[in-house]
Formats: sequence, structure tokens, C-alpha cells
Amino acid sequence: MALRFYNTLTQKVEPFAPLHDNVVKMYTCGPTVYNYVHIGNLRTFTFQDILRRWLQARGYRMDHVMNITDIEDKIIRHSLAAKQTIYEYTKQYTQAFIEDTATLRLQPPERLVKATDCIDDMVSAIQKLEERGYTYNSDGSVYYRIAKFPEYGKLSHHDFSGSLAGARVDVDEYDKADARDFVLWKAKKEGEPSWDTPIGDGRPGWHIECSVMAMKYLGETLDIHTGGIDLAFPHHENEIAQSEAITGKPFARFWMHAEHLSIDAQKMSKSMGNFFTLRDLLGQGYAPETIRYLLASVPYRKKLNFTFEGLSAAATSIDRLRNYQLRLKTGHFADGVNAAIEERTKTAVNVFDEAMDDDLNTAEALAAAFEFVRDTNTAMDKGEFKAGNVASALAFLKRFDSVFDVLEPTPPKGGLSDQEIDALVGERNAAKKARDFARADKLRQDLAAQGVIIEDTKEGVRWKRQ
RNA sequence: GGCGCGGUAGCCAAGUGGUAAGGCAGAGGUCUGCAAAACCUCCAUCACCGGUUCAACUCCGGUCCGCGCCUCCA
Repeated sequence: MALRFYNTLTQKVEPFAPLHDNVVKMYTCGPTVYNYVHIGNLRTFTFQDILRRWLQARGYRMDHVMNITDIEDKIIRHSLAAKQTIYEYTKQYTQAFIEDTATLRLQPPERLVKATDCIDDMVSAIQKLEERGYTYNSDGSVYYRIAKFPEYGKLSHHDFSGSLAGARVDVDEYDKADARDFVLWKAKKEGEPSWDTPIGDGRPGWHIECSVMAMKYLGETLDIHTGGIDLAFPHHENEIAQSEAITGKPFARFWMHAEHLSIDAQKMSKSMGNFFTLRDLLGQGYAPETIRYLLASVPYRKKLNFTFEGLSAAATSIDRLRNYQLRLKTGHFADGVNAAIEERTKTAVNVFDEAMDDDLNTAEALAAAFEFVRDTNTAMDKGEFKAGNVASALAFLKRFDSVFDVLEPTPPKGGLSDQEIDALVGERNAAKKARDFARADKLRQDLAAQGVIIEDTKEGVRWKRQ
């Protein structure tokens, strides 16, 4: 079956192909840069990375835009508290975001765009909405009038046909005509950053930036719009209301939402304080690949309950795959090709591909990989695996890792070079040959202390970094 | 209350109308100078109650439980 994704809009799994040529126009709601991102945020960004990588594996090119929200209430509050300009304040967390995502091996989007670089575009978008009668003014702010957009709720499947929804919303607090209405442009407040524009002195609301940045760079209809499940309402609903009111065209064809990561079965969030940042976990000694594996191994539409037990399981799983890769690369196999193994390799690749095609079923894709590993390890033990089988097995691992990207260890800072390790391993081999096991074990222990593991196998001596 | 997701072995988790993938952990073996690595064996009847069916974990109805959104939030 062909590539297919679950679409929040239709609540169905649908075949996917981009609208234009071979390029996927994708927009992702990026971070609000007032703090370090936590692993819940990174779960969603990891999903987007897996999505990107699989689309590319399937032969598509990406045109992916991610926004950086660098003007917003919390940013203003925090920067004032830190006695920094918002520019200084957001710059450090934007940089941290770029670093953290790189550490997790997330491919950068083709364009990473700051909201404050698109103020003019937002202003003209709001003017278009004004011209079309979708807005009203109140105390210098501009609001979107939801009553003008009958399709409101079509993404999150809320039914607003009855009385006003949202019993807990205090309408009076906002000077809004309808509890659902949201602000497009906020009137200037003393001491806060603002832009003097034709629609008033003020700053943009949150929702407008995504509509504007998406359409500015990707056109009026996106192939895919992604974000965390919590953004479906109201943020994405509002994006649809804004964008489609301006263009009259569908804003996004596929809406894909990542489920939340929880901790102790509770939602992890900045406001509740029960969160880990990537930096926290790295500080505790976990490798980036381990965290990446854990985040990627649970299919994106399934809640992921974060535990340290899960993290160590992830680390062990990666080891297993790396050991296998090492065996392929360093082992000595008899000449020839085992046709049956070639056939099974082909099958494994097909199962892997089919799992990924099926709405990114990473759990099943991993199962395909592990099943293949066990099968061919057994064949190696029996001597049935031939030198001519190595290439296609490595090719499968390469395909696997083009998506999961966990096989290459993050290089340690400092430490021994490969050459130095080879020399020490050579010394140990000599000692072993001379049956000087005390010296051989000493050398092995010394290397172990530096994070290098030596293994004596049927197929020869090999080493790896921990 | 409305909308949505889920309840499969100790933990994570796939899956399908025909008698339950995979990973981790655990037990026992094989191999081995030792240590690893690897392999083999063992370890669940799928929340509960009805119904449909030759056959349901998988379909239908109901019940219970957990979580999320409905307000800023990945």
C-alpha cells in the first residue's frame, strides 16, 4: 500500500502525495523561545523529523518552514524580569533551541523564521481581514470575528452551533464580542515592545504569525501542517479561520498532530513544572541517541509515558543494533552469497517500508529491524551468512538509520583517537597470543575505563566506544 | 457537560475475524582463557459484561478505569 497519514481534519488515514511535483510543503509550529524546550516539546519535534526523513526516503523533497515565536506575553514578562530586551532574551533561547534540536539529530527545516521578521506581512494580512469584514476593533486592539467564519471548529470537531461554548471563559475580561473571538493585533501597553503600523501601535497576536509565515513561504495551500495535539484547538483552528478568510482556499491538506508525552501519567508542561529539558537528561549521562530512540520508538499518535526505565531500555536496544552493525563491518564471512538470506533481507526491507508508510508506524518498523537482526545473527552463528550478504544487510541498516539515526554514537569530547585505540588493542592481542592474560586483561580494563569495549568474537577481536 | 485518545505479559509496545510482532527486564542453556557479543529454550489469551459469528483480542451494545483538549501550552 502507498504512503498514508492520519489527517486530523478528516479523522481518517488517507493516501498522501504532495500537491505540486515532488516537493512537500510543510509547516510546523515551532517553539516560543522564553525557556529551554523540554522533552515533551522534543517529542513533537522528533515526530516531525521522522516525518521529514520518511518523506525524503520516499523520494520527496522538503520545503519545510518552522516559526520561532519571539514576541509573546510570556517572553515579555520574562525578559522584563531578566532586565533584558526581548531581542537579547529570545536570542539565547533561540540559539539553545537550535543546539538542542541539532543534538537530537533533528534535521533543520528549510526555513526557520522569526515572527518579528514578519511584522509587516502580518499587518497586511490583518488589513485584508479588515477589508473582508472579519475583524472589529476594541480599545485599540483588533479581533477576529468567529461568527463570520461558519466552518470554525472543522479541524478540532467542536460543534459551536449551540449556545456559546466555554463556560469558563470570562468574556468581560477581554472586551470580546464572542468568547471564541481572538486577538489579531494587541494594542500597545506602556513598557512593552510595539510596532507603529497602519493598524495601530501594538504587537501581533499569536495565531496570525503562523498563517502569515506559512503562506508567505509556502503558498496558500500547504501539503502538511503539524504540531502538538494541544494546538489543534484553538491555535490551528484559528489559523484556518484567518488563512481561509483571506484566500478562500483550503489552508492545509493534511493536519498531523503528535500526542503528548507524559510523565508519571501526567501531562508534562512548563506551567506545571514537572518537566525535563534535554540538558537535564544529558547532564544525567544519557546519550542524545538514547533519548531520540525513546521519543521515536512510540508511534506519534500514541501517548508516550516517559520513564527512566524506558530510557535505559532504549539504550540497550541501540546497543543491540550497534553490535550487529559492528559484526557486519568487522566479521569475516565465507565467500559466496546465500540466496535465501538475500531474499529475507528484501522481505525485511519491505516490512520496514510498509510499516513506515502506514502513518509512520515506528514500533512495527523497529520490530522489522530487530527480527532481521536476530535472523541474520543466527545465520552468522551457523555459518550460513556469507560475505556476499553483507552489502544488502548494511544497506538495510542504512535505510533504517536514515530515519531513526541512532547507530552512530555521539563522539566523546577528548578521549582516545581511533589510532591510539587500535594500537592498544594490538598490544592486547599480542599479550593474549603470548597467553599473558594478566596483561591482556589490564589493557582491556584500561580501555574500558576510557569508554572503549573490546570483544573477542568468533570472527575476530573488535572494539567499540561505549 | 462536549470533543478526542487509550486500557494487550514485570515495563514499553505492534497487530488482526481464524487460536497474540518486537524491544527491555527475568530464568535456564550453548559458546568462551576470562569478560563480552551472539544464539537457543521458557515467560500473556489481549479491562469487564452481553451480543453477532463455524470462529473475536480484533465487529456491535453496554459498564468500569486512565489521560488530553474545551484558557497559555508540543
